[in-house]
Amino acid sequence: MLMPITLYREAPTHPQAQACQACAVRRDALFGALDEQGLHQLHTHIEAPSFAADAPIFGEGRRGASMLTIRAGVVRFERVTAQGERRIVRLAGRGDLIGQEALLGQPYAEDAVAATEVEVCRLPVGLVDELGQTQRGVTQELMRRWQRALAEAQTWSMDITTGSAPRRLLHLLLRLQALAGHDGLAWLPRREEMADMADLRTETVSRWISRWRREGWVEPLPPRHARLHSDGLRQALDALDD
Amino acid sequence: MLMPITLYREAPTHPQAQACQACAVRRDALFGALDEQGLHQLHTHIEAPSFAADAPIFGEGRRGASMLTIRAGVVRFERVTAQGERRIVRLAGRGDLIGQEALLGQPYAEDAVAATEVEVCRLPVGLVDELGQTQRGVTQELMRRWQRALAEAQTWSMDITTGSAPRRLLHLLLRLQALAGHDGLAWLPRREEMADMADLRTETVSRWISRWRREGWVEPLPPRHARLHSDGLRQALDALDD
DNA sequence: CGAGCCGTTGAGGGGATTCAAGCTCAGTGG
DNA sequence: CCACTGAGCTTGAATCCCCTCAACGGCTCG
Repeated sequence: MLMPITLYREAPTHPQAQACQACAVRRDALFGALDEQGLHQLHTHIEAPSFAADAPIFGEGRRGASMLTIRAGVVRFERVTAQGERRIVRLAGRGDLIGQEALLGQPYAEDAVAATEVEVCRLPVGLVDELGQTQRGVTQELMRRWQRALAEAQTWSMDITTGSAPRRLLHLLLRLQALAGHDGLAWLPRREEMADMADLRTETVSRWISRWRREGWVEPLPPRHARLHSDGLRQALDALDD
Repeated sequence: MLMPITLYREAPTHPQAQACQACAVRRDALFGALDEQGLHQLHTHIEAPSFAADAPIFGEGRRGASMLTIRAGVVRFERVTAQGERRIVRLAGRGDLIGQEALLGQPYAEDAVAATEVEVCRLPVGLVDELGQTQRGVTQELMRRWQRALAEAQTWSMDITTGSAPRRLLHLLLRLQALAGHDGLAWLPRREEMADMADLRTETVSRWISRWRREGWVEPLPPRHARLHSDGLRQALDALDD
């Protein structure tokens, strides 16, 4: 379901430029670096599709012609081991740029799946290439995104996949809190999803989440959301002697 | 100990250009994208320092003025948890580009330490910036490096830090084999180092390595090296039912 | 030769997994 | 309206794998 964002239809001249200018995530997104003049180069139509939870956004090994800026929602990157087990290797949220491999003509390195309902902007490779030629800031910003993704991936392997079960899960919850919207309500994945992130079993995840629920640090608010008390969680993290 | 590579001293004109042109890792390295003309822009002196094993190459949080291409050896990236435990989050080898944060004016995201004896080329940020302006391929190659580092980091967290102990260690050994020079002799880290990579204890690492040594898949050749039989290791990996 | 680091091996304990049962809740159809 | 169903979550009991603690041997180096 590809749906141009509303503003596009109403704009009289340089329609996409105005759409992007009015975009809520513009200053967080790749084109935040574009000035007025740069925005006016945006004659190309930019699709703004949305995805239902658990819908695939792009698949590992496929060669794509666009990268995507996340406007809302959370995307999970997953791979499958030789033994058929799923591993979630990273999450991305609002303002993050995903599928950058496309810019290099490389196939996507892993599956990207909508973890929640997700809205994105699809940026054709040709457009980004072109802008990169004229607008110096775009290239710089692109590299900044890559670096952010790299740092995020390394933090993930340091915080979410190592140490004791409670340590991993507390770090995961704090990460989820950081991904929350401005209402402060965090997305709480299924137990199985969290298990595939932290390399644990669903039962183990359930035991710990239940415990923190009893202690008042996690208040599940179905569907799939929760109010997380970061202070308490951080406190629980400090109390661990790993 | 900063030591210009030998060729630099002997070259009559555009000395650095000729040094780089003759460089053994040139086609694997960042400047592999440079053509003859591009190389001749290299008037700047490029340092080619080397580091002893366990010597710090750059430190987390420090703001650097250069990135580095690895000419020989293995570099480990490490961080320390809030509880004071060391975690090794990635390895880099010959041809890899490290410290790219410097190009963005950002502080280094983690400690880079020479795992073996290491030789690098130090590339000043200003030089890379300048080349990026005129030589289109350099920017492209830079982004390719970033993507490679990202893929590597995610593979690391999927292969080396998750699953059972033997699974993690077998993946680690296969990775070490891939980092080996053309003599096929692999660097074999200390047990404690491997433990900090795979999030295990030194005793656990020792037990498994010893076992594979008895089975003939790992032949330690001190100091800190080994002949690894990839086929046998891969076979052992398939035999696991994780 | 003794000190210290590194690697190895054993014995015992603990935390995550495994297996299993029961629960909640939304959706469906009688 | 309510029984039925199935997916997801929770909890318990037993097992297993890795950790912890400990001792010892090989090696390098002062």
